[in-house]
Amino acid sequence: MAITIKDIAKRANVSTATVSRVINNKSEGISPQTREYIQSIIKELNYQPNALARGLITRKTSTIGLILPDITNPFFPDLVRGIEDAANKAGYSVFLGNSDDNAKKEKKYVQLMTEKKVDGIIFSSTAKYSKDLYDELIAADIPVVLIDRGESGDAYSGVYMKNEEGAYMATKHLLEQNHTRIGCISGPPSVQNSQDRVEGYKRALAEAGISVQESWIVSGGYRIDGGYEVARKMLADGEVTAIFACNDLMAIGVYEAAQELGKSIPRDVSVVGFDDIRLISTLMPKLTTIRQPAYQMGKEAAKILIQSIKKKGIKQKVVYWEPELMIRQSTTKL
Amino acid sequence: MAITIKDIAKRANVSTATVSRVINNKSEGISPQTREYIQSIIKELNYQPNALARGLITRKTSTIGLILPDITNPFFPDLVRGIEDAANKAGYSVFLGNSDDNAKKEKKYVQLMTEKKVDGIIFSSTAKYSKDLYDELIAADIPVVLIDRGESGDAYSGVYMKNEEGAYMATKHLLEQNHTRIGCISGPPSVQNSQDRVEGYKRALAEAGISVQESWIVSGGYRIDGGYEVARKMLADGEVTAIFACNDLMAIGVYEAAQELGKSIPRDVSVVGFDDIRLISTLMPKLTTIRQPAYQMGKEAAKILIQSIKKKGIKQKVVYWEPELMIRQSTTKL
DNA sequence: CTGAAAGCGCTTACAG
DNA sequence: CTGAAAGCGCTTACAG
Repeated sequence: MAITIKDIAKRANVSTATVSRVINNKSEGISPQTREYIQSIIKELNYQPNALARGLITRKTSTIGLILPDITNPFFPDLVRGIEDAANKAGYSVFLGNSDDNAKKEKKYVQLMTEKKVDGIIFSSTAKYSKDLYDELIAADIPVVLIDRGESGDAYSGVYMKNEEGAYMATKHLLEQNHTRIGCISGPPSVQNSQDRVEGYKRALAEAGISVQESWIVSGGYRIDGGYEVARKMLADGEVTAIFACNDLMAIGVYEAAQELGKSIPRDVSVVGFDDIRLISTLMPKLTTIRQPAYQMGKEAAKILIQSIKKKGIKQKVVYWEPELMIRQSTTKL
Repeated sequence: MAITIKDIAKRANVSTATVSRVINNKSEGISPQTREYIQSIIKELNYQPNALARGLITRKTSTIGLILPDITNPFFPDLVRGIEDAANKAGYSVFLGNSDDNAKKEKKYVQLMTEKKVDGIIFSSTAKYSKDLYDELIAADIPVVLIDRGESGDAYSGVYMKNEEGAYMATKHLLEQNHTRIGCISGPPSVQNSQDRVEGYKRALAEAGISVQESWIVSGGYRIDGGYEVARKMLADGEVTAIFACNDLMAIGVYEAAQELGKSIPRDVSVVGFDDIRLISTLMPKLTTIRQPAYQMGKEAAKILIQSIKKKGIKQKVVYWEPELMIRQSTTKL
């Protein structure tokens, strides 16, 4: 058996209450001698408090949950790292759950984490029905912060990218290079951030007085092969001189399609991506893209969550991150 | 307040013991009617057991810890996903910790997880001193399984790649293409799997009757820029016609150096990597590499851990995974 | 400055 | 088949 507070108390000839006080640095009302004495025997016996017992009584576990679609999507590792670093620094542990944007899995994780009494949850979900989960959590007094994907508006705390703005910048960059026939490979139609990116694309075109061709906006599902499929058609048609891919993964697909069709980037097609994920630097020519500071966003989300855990009843906080256009080699003047 | 087993008991006019029994599907010794009745009111009140209280008494939390160097290293997300999937399927949650291969952080995570009473830990560490942590854990009756990196031999359960074998295959492939002057960019000298890979490289050369030049073995620290630095020198010297990079990240660095020096892959240099990480497919020409099935390895590690959690006292189990040579476009006959 | 006691929400022998 | 009671390892008023 592990050694407990009772063992310490017995050994030190004090009550468990006193031991508990020194462990928690409570009320100065404790003589320096006993404090030191108890501390010495805590060290001697290498005592480690049982977090379950403590959590049961304090109703705080210093644990947070993180539910995201898929850690394997290269956008997420940096996000997770940011969350983990900030959480750990503040003394919190994090539970990880991959939902695959699947309602059942999300629900299961929420339940699991709730039973394990997490102090709060960071949620990245695209699903419409997830709203019920957020509400449930909040009703149970478990703070939630949404990240990257989620409900627009400020009903919930959240950390997002200015997706519309980023897409606008990407498209405008293309327009400034004299492109007018610009394809847009969007993400899954149901995903909010994809819709926002499409909006930004449209706004840039509209501003430039170019009428939007709905046939130039096609979903590639945020996946490499989706981007590839869509790009193959767009490029074969030759309708378009530039492509804005709503994420980098799909931009990779565009590169593959271009290579297959013997088209050169940027000479034959200019392409802009979105995310600036790690290892995108291996693409040649280097991809011009919209940078999303995943690590920072994760860090911020964790901070907000921990704040609202500590000061109960804090009202929600929403942060929108500024996109940044990283001009590299995949675009050129027409 | 959340609703408790007491509330259920009161409402159902039974004792908490009975409620507990139906929750845990215990001893058939319970009448179908009461069981059903209690279940109905559990559902009605949407009762969720408190895992802290349960864990406190059962000494099982259905939680495992995962400590790895850095989720941001592209080798790990798949590993994590494999672990998470297997764990979740078996009803376990996972705590994530990034150690940066740093002794203090590792120790901190072990302590945190121990206090939170994880049932077991999956550990990926390169550090020599981590051995003490494993022993501590095992002494505290917390099963450990090492993954990818760790103590060689079978003192601990572990899931590893046959690193020596993989490197041997990579090098042999190069030899079969008539290369004899083959550079080796190794990982950090202290990392076991890097040492093993270097051994495999040496064995292949020895077998081919080629004397090993120690000056051709240089560490790139498993990082892109490290691979780049080393490759720049190797390629500038022109001493070498092929490079075996001990991981894909460093192979990326080789590509960058080659491009900068105006050398063509594979015409001027052949290169083989190790890992077959995601997105390596974006490298052009496509990288020939040794495939490491990260997802499967993670899954296996979780299964082994859960097994040893369930059947206490099971003796350790060590699994070595077979490497696979993925021949693509970065190597050619001399 | 310190202790006795109650209680957090469960499970599990032990009775009956 | 079911209940009373003890106990897991802590913390926290309440006394003194």
